[in-house]
Amino acid sequence: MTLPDGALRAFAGPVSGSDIAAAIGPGLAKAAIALSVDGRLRDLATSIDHDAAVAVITREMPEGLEILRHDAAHVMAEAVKELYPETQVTFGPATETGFYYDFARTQPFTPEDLERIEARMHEIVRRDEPITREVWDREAAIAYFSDIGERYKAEYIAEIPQDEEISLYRQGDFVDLCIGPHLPSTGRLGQAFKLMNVAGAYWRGDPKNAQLQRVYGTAWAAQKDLDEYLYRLEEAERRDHRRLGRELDLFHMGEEAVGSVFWHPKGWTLFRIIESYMRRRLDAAGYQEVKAPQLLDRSLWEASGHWENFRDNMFIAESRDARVLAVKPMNCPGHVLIFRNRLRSYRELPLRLAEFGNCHRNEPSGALHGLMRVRAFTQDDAHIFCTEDQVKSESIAICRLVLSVYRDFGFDDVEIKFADRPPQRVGGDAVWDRAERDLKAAVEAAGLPFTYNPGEGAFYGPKLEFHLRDALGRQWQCGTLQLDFNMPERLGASYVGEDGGRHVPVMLHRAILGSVERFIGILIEHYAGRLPLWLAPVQIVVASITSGAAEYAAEAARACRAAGLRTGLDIGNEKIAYKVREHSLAKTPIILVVGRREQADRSVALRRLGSNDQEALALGDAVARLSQEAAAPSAT
RNA sequence: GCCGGGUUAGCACAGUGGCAGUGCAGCGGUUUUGUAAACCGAAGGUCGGGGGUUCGAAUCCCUCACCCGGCACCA
Repeated sequence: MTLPDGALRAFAGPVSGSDIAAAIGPGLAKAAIALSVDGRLRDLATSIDHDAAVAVITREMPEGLEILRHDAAHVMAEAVKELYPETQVTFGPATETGFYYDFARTQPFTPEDLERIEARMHEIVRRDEPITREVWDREAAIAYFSDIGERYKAEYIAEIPQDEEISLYRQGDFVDLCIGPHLPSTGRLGQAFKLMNVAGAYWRGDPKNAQLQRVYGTAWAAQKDLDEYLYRLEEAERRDHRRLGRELDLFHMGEEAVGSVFWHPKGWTLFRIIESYMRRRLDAAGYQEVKAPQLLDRSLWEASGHWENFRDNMFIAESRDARVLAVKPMNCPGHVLIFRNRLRSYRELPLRLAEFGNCHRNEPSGALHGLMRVRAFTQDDAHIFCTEDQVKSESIAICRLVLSVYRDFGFDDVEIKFADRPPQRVGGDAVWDRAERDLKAAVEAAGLPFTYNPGEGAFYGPKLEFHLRDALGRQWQCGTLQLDFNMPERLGASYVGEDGGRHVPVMLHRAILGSVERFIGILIEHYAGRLPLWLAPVQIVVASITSGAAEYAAEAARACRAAGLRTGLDIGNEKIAYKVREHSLAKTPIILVVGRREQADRSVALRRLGSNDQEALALGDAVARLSQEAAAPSAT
């Protein structure tokens, strides 16, 4: 046997994983839960009768944790079958943080049921039932599961390819079809798991099938990992942008406009700061801003392909003269119309048209989620009309701009995915081949690593997706770059080339923030509401200690405002401790406290959010320093 | 859209068939305060909408809307 460190170990005859672990050391024998044989995961009890590269898997290893979680799903299924024998089991895999199992049962599981199931799971772990693998004859397995009323299992076994083994795992009285591997016994699972919630899920993910009840759980190698995970969940809840949006008085959403945002003064201030930052970056990058109509005639959407491919998501309206119009779900057709409004020369290319486009998409009600998924949003959209030769340099410039913008907002960890042709699309395969080739060449030329996201391209072209990672480690798709050989032609865009002939331009669709609304949601959660100074809607509050200092406080606030700082004034008759608390909870980055002392020597006591210290400095110095600090990044 | 759970004052929540409550915020007053909650007072409700059962409904039933968690969707 070859061990991971390259060491060789010889055994007289066939050995099991337990034998190998025991041969290496008693500590490992105890920690072992499974085995990797020539790169494939096996049960510890598997007998190996040939030379192989083996590695002992422990519960702390990623592979081990996955096995443990998969076992938690089986233990849950066993508990459910014991408590509710009429329930049918279906699938129960491990997830990123735990596991789930889909059950078929007429009666819904209640939170109380979940408590009972969890208690029974702990009991099954204490029973420490051996988990054993059995290979069954296909027909016998189908007959067995049919007999005990497990129709989903029987259906599934019948579809397993003929050349594959039908392996079953037995623990106590519970037998489940499973590829494995599994722990040697239920006791090895440990008690660091918890059932989280129950939700509906379609059998095999298809809405046409029956809806099952999916019970989610989380499981970890050790109790402290579970505690940490539960703490992370609480932290995510504290950072929830819907909650912070209300607490910080940024926006609200209501029944009167489901899926749309009512921006309050502070939230809209943030929106405008972001917008003007982007305008500055776009101006510097050679874009020209435009504004296209909200409502556009049906014939345009038919020509663009939206009517055929995107109709379900579009809001339709009618004019008095009975023309059918659609509220724009995308900005591209409008920009093409601006492009082709007059004859264009190759000398104008690349022509970069940008718009903060207000788009409406009729999302299914169940998809809506705060600012993250709305029906009305603002895209920081742009379309670049260029020649095929210019695709590469334009794409590189876009990638650089995207990454630079993300850095300015505090996101350094960005992943790029390449999404190729989707099943439903316009344009022939030859065109798609060319588009995919060019886009890939461009991202490669930009020197950026990427992974694949097959079948996820736009209906008119392949795309690059920019996914950024926030402070909690969650990924969000924001930016996108799409290469489109189809729409310019469909909408009749052309330019006069060097040769005097007409040519169809290539179009690059790109967004950086994606939806400004959603990006704000991500920012709020990333910073837990404590926005950096340049983004904070209220940057400073000047708070007086006594009414005697109110005059001077007002003067200090005026000085800040004159320097362009967004400044509030609090001369109420509360104690200073109360004011500090109020403005700290409101996540104001800077509090300038002024009392008699400060008034006397024209100074301020500067207190930063998150710090308990104050710094005394002259009013003029404070204003100078803060206005420098508050400057937006990349303001060259 | 589907499954499940919710909706009580601006916010957080209690109230399971018999007089709608608590805390915070807001409002009025007192207090003039030195870095994360001073004190007193008065007010605030179509218990999500509609329908039903009942002598009586926030409470039980039906229905619609919206919200939450997933699923599906995210072009």
